[in-house]
Amino acid sequence: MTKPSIPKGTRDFSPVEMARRNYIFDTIRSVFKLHGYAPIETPAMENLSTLLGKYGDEGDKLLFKILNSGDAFAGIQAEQWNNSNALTLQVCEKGLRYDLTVPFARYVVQYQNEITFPFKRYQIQPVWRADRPQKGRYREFYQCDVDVIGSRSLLNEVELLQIIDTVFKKLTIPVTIKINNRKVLSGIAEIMGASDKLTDITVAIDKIDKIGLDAVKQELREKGITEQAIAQLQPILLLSGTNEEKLEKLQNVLSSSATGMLGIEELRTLFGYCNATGITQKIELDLSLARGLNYYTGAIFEVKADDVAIGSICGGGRYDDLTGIFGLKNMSGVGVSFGADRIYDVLLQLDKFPAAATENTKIIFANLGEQEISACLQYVQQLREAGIVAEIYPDTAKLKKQFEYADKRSIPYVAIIGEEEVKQGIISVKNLQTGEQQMCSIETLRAQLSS
RNA sequence: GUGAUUGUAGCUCAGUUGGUUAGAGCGCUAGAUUGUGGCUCUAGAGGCCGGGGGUUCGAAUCCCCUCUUUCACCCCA
Repeated sequence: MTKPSIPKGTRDFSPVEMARRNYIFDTIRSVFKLHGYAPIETPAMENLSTLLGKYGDEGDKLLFKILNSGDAFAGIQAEQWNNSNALTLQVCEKGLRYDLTVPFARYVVQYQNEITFPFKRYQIQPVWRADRPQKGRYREFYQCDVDVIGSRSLLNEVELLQIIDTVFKKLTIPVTIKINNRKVLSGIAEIMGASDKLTDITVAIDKIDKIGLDAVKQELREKGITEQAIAQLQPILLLSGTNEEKLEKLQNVLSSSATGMLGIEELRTLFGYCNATGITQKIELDLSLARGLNYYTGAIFEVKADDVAIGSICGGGRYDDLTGIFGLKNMSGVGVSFGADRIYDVLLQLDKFPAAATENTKIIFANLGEQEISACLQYVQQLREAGIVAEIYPDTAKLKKQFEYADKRSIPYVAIIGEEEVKQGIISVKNLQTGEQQMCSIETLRAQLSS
C-alpha cells in the first residue's frame, strides 16, 4: 500500500506548529484590532473573471482553476480541443484566490453602498498559487492583509507603519522598515526619458540587493534602456546618508519632474509624521525598493528582519485605482501584508518563540480503574473551572505506560488516585520535572497550579 | 515555464565492479520493575528499496518513463 500524501507545495501543521502559528496570527490580529481595523473573510474561490488579468500574464498562469461540477466537458466540440486557453474558460468558471487584495477590491465594489468609508479592514486567510515550490515558497500559504480604502491622507500610511512597528516589537524581531514612493520612481523614469519603461525599471532595480548593481544594469540594457539613462540612474540608486540627506539630493535631481517632486513631498510629510510617533524600528528611505506589483502609485513599504537572511517578511503600499478594474473610480487605498510563513521561519531561527506558545496540559490524572474514576472526574472538573488544563488518561493501563505518556507530552504533573487516596480524600501528585511526589487536597492542588 | 537535485524500516542514513535471507542508530512493542516516567539491560515487531517498464541467469545497484523532495532562475509572500 502506498502511503497517503498531500499535494505538492502544501503542508500539514502539527500541534506544536499550530501553537506557534497561532501565536503569530494572534499577535498580528490583536495589533490590527487595536488600531481600529475589523475582520472580513472572502471565499476560497472567486469567479475566474474576477481573478484573470489582475496579476499579469505570469499571474494568470499561476492561478489554480476549478473544473466546473457535473460533466464539465459536455457539449464541447472536437475543434475546441485545439485551443486550450479558450477551452479552459469553457470548463472552468471559478478559481482559487491568488492573494487577498483583489478579492478585497471586489468586496469593496460589490458592497460600496453598505460600506462606511474610510473602510478599515484586515483579512487573515490562505491563498493559492500554482508556483513551483522552493525555499519559503508554497502553493498554499497565509497572508495577513490590513488595508484602509477611501482616504488619501498620509496619516493612513503612518498608522500602517505603527502597526508594523508594534507587531514586530511584540514578536521581538528587530527589523528595518524600508520606504520608497512610486511617484519618485516615476519621476526618475521621466528624467531618464524612459517613462514608458517604468515597470521594467522597477522590476530591475528591485533586484539590486539580490543580484548587484552590474546585473541590474545589464538587465536594464536588455530591456532597451539607453546607456545614458542608466548612467543617470546609477547615482540615484547609490544615494547615501540620512533620509533627509537623501531627499535633499534627490530633490535636485528630480526638480524638473512634477510627479517626482510630489513623491518627495509625500516622503517628507511621512517622515515628519513618523517623528511624532513612538516608532522605534529603523525606518530607511531605500530608492532601490520598487516591488513588482504595478498597481502601487504612492508610498511603498517593505520590512526585512535584521538578523536573518530571508526575503521580505512584510510589504505593501498605496494604490490609487485598485477598484477601478471593477468599475469604482477614485477610491484610493493603502495596505500592507504580513508573510506569516516567513515570520515563522525568522522566529524559529532566532529562537524567539515564547514557551507559552507551545504550552499544553498542566496535569493528567492516572487511570487506576472504575473504583477511582468518579473521584478523578470530580477533581478534573474543579481544576478546569479554575482555568487549569487538566485531563484523565482514558484507559486503565499500567502506570508505567501512563507516566510515559505524560512524559512524552511534557505534561508537568501526574495525579494518582488509588484506593488509599479515595479513602482519605486526598491526591498524590508527582512533579515530573523534579521527580518529587506529595499528597495534598484538591484545594491545595488548585491553588498551586493556578499560580 | 527553464535548469539541477532527492527517494532504502516510523525518523536519520549505510548498502562494495550487479551476486544467497537488505543493515545501523534512534524510535516503537514486551519484559527485567503487578502504584511511578527519564538512565540501564534483554527480547521482539517492522521493508514490493517511490511507482511502472526494460537490460540480465540474477537489479536497491544499470537504462527509459513517471511521481515525489529540495534548490536556483522566472515571478513572488
